[in-house]
Amino acid sequence: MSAELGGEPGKAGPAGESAVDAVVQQIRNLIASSKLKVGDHLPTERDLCAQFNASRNTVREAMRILKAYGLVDVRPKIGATITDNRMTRAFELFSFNTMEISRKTFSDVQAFRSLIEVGSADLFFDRLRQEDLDDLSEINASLAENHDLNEASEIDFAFHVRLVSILDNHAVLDVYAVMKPVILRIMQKGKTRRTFMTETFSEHQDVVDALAARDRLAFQYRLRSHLMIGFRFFSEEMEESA
Amino acid sequence: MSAELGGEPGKAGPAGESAVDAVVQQIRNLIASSKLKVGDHLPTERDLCAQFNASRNTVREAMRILKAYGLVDVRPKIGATITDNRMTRAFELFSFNTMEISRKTFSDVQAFRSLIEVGSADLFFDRLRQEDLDDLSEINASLAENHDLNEASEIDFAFHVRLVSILDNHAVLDVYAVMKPVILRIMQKGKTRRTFMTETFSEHQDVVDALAARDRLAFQYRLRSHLMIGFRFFSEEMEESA
DNA sequence: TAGGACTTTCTTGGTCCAACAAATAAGAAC
DNA sequence: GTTCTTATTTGTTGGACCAAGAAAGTCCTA
Repeated sequence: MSAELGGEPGKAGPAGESAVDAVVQQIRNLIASSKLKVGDHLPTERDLCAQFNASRNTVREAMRILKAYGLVDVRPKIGATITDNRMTRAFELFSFNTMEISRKTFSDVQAFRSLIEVGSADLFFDRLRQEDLDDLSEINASLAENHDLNEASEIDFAFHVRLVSILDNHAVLDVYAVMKPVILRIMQKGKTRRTFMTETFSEHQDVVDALAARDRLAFQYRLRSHLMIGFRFFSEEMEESA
Repeated sequence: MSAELGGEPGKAGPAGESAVDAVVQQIRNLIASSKLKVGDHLPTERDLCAQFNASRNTVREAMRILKAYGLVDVRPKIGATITDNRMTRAFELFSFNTMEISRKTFSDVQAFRSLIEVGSADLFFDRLRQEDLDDLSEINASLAENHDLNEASEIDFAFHVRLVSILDNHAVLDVYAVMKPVILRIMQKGKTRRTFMTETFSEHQDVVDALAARDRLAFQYRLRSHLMIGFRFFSEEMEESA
């Protein structure tokens, strides 16, 4: 039953594919061919070992990949069950905030926010109420006070969340929640405490004024400018090769 | 979910964090504190074992997670290098088309599309040009011809891509490209060739007509209905298995 | 006897260890 | 400069043990 030590791999798949990748593929096939649905159970790790003739560590690494992709949910003693959290995972990719914000990430995220915030202008004016304006002004007023960078960016973020909350769309708020870490980093880039207290505060106030005046063009122009103003802090970076 | 990814999930998860999650977090901290950039090398697996007091398997499983998220690229003998392939990984996420589309994925994806397509109505009318209408009509006309399911869904998808292309936002087009495999599956769910030729064609035509008439309310209502009409094909799913 | 509470056993994922294979960068030998 | 050797590092394997929880068995009481 055990693999032949030092022997020919034999049934190994196409050259160049790792054993872990092969197991991932085989589990995918298993899911597809067995027509497993969300909530169904996968065989135990040890069963999969026997079924795919792989060691348990290999199966476990494959399972980690599937788990990272949001396709299975594995709990001790319970085993692996099929799930489908791909959409959540996709957004979480942008919440992974270990390294310096890259120019590309800045561009992607801000373009997306621009789509939401600037692109929904007409919805804003449809739903806008006085209390929205009051809240925005109050939050922004706090920005003018003396905070450290982290606090200031949190307030900046809260301002934008309050803004999009006018849209009353939970999906949007969810997206903002998962992207919060990246957005915070973007907000801090190139700024000081004073920048928040002066420039950012002023830009926000201009946006609120445009909202209050129901001046859609001004609202869109000012908000778009506000979102893109940090672009100057990101220098071109070389394309690394694999 | 994603105990290893969420920075501060805030959820009442089990107090005990797994060793693998801990190592993932420590590697993240290492990247952040060392200010590692794309292309830089991580310490070897064995170094990380010593550094974090973890076994090699634990470190390897942690590395698999980081690799799955497109944050590191590890090659034999070379070691792990920092990368940023999050977009690519997102694409692979949605290429995992092994299982039946779940109700949750349908709901997530269509709600998101609704946000983009319905929520940007006012931008559509701002930018709309005659050639946009002509292209949309032409694409939709093709849908009325006799195609197989795959071809029909491709045309359906092309229609919506052409629609959002009016927004002239590359980020949105990128998102649609990434989600294409899932969107195609959603479009095919519960449909036949004839459904595409009749119902889908008709719904599209109604949307185009509303665009041409610059009737924003009709545009939003019809488009939203069109996106959500497939919902009836997804039944509630239960949690446990047989 | 029936039924519930307690105990034991077994299953299963989580972690660790030790070894070897394979790939390849780096140095040695020519 | 080319080729060979060596050393290092990831890839894979099999085995071991633990902790948590489910399942099964046991025992006590009404």
